[in-house]
Amino acid sequence: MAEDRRTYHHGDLRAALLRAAEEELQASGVEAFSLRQVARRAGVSHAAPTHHFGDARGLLTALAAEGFHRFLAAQSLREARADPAPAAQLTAAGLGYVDFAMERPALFRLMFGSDRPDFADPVLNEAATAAYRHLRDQVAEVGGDEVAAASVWAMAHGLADLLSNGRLRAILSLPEAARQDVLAALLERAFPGSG
Amino acid sequence: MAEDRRTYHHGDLRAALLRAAEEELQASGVEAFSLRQVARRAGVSHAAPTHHFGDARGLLTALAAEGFHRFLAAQSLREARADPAPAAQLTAAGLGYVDFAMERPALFRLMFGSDRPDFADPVLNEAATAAYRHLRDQVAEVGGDEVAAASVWAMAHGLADLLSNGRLRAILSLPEAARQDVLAALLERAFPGSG
DNA sequence: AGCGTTATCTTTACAGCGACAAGATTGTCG
DNA sequence: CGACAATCTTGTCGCTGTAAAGATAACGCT
Repeated sequence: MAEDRRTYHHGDLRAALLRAAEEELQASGVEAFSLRQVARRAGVSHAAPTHHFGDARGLLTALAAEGFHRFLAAQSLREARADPAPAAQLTAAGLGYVDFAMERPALFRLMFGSDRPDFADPVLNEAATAAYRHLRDQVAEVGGDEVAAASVWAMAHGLADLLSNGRLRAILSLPEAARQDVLAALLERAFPGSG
Repeated sequence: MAEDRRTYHHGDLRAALLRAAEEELQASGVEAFSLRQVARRAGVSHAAPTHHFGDARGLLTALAAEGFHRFLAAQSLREARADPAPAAQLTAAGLGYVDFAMERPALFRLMFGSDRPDFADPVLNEAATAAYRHLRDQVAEVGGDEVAAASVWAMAHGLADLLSNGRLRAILSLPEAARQDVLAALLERAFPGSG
């Protein structure tokens, strides 16, 4: 972790801090996240992050924004492997939503269950909004309005949040293939026109 | 807040601390929750909570357990006012789930989105399990299995979590009556046999 | 009633935290 | 080459949670 460094100036401390911050987040969770620990991980003094991110909130804000990009990437990955039909694409996106939450539970919680990032920050706001736009556009493709988008979002989010917290044992205990099928079926219940 | 007290012994400090802790939770959120602040609120020294709750985690654990009781109460309140048919009762419980999250967002987050309570604690575990049993029994009444329970839970939880975080503007901007109708309709999408 | 024991609460102390200010070092641009 | 700005370090402050030791009150037993 603690990158060795011979020069007084780091060179690319901003990126190194983001990496260290994600490690720290994964290791300690949002609630025990420590800025000084991040600095230690990056092999730098405790006050070094100030110039790059202002304060701890600034760092967590940047991290959350990056999280939303990866969030969309996780959905894209699923979409690329799925049938191009709009409904199948929407299902894929939902599965990507769940993938992300289970693979990066701490980051997911930072993005959806924390007050520490500054969601009014333009960069973070844009990243979060882009994620919502993606969902809304996909729902529109299958003929749904904003309320339909809320339906799909709620189901995907509920599954993701509960699963990443280790609840929903009935689903977690399923073998991998069966789990995918069940998740897809549950997600599709929330689609417009399946009520 | 700071209860006046003439005696050295408080008399009912445990209950007073729980009250103060909930105020503090509501005011500051889980992430900025401070044990010393709770003690100040209760008009007592910062180390007084130790004997009653051990540490901060102990206090938050007790608070979360109490939260699960109120959580069930919020659902019961809705159920009592609803049609006694099993499906209507399940819908009512879902609406109570959402009511609770919106009325007590910080407590909701403590219960479902925090690592600070000790969920292995017998008291908290029993309270949380009771809430799950209630859901599972209601789902059984309408002919659903454990996977169906996961479906209903995920939808209710997704709506509750997103709404309590101020997302889902499409639903939040609806007038009260319309919002209730939409929420009921969305919840029922997740019921067994409506796919 | 009186005395010892225990429960409850306060005081004091310590390490870790985030934020700030001041100083040290380095890169940049005139 | 020299001044300036950017970057990083050191030191300090008030806050936090936890632990230990002391003060006070309630309880139980004789």
